[in-house]
Amino acid sequence: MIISNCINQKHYYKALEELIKKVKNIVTLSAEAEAYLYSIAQEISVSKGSILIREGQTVDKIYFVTHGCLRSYCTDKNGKEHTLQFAIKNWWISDYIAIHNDEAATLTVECLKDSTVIEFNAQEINGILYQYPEYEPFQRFILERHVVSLHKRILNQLQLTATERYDLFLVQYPDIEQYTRNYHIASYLGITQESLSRIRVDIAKS
Amino acid sequence: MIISNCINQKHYYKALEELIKKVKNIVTLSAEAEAYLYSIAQEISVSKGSILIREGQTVDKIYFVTHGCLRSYCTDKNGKEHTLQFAIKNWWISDYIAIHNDEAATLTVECLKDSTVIEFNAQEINGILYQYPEYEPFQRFILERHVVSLHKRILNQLQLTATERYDLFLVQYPDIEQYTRNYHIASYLGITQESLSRIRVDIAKS
DNA sequence: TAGTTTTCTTACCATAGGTCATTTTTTTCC
DNA sequence: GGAAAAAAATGACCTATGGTAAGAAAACTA
Repeated sequence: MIISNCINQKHYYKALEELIKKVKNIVTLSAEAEAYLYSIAQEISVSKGSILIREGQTVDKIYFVTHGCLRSYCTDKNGKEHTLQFAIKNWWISDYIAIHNDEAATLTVECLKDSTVIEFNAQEINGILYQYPEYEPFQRFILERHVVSLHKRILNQLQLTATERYDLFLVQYPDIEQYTRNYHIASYLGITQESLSRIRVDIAKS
Repeated sequence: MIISNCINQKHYYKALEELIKKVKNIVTLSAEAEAYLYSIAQEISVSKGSILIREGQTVDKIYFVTHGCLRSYCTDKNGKEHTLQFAIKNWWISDYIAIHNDEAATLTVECLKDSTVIEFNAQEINGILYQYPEYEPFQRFILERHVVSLHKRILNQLQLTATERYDLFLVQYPDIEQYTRNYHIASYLGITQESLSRIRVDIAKS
């Protein structure tokens, strides 16, 4: 494993090192497995507005956000966007529907502010799972956590009003409003940006 | 492994055998791992109306439905129920939020028609993953599929009208209306039973 | 099978949130 | 720094869905 002196590379090394530390909190990693992880990971600086995954195209990348903020969304038949996920530091993001079903992307993954992500190839992630099964429990942990957060999101959507969902959103993503447009948040909450604007007025009043 | 002559047990053996066949479609299972699976699985006949997991109580069971229909739901502060999941043949159901976070159940799992399920203890499932890591890819497959179905559900909730969601529901669960009350379906779709009733009238008209 | 309970339907009115058009504010970028 | 573009706020009006209540139908259960 060669660590160059280039600043970008150093940064990469550090971000990935942190991720590997997280992996090691969950599983015991052999030196080979760790080296493999280093070999397949690639740090990327992504500037605001970049599209990492585009609807309709082939997907084979999974991103781990080390800094910044991305979001995934789909576009409906009327051209309206619906945000599935915001990914901030330490979150994974991709189009899992497309990857799991081996289909073209139905989601777009967009960068909301200049960010740094670690890019993995989905097949290479499968490769580590295949070659170094000791990695499996980490992947399982990530997936379980993801399922739990999706369950909570669905339950919130079913039982809370738009205002309650927004309040909760602010708690869950305290700093995100700096990076997002109102319509990003509205489309995550399942309301229009006009409604969100009115909700904010009501909150300010009280 | 002893197979008794008791009808119930025979039935159990067959249902579990089918599940193990599914496992083997994904992973190669050693004889020991298979035996362990047999040893921790327990077939249960559940009659309509039974509660398998109750809100507020400790959860350590995960159920695989081999026949029948269950649902999981939470109850909000106004006493209104919100259905998180219907589980029909070949689906897993539990309170994953509680299990993952090691908390008391926030969900109730209820049996909607006389059913047969294979009951697993969450710790014993962890046991098989720990002792027989060859089982991991199966668990991962289940989790990935679950994530994908939750992503789709959220996107549907964000972009479809109540009528469209109901139409889709009928496609996804074609026979379920035999087992469920209208308010079960309504609370899954995020509408009131009265609204669902009106939607059905509209559909019948057209 | 009759009686009881639960569920479903329907009519009426209420309301959260949507739509559209316009103005104001903020951001972008030369 | 200032013009142009994008986003946010606002207001008037609209619609999908909710709430309530009562009667009809269906499902239990004794």
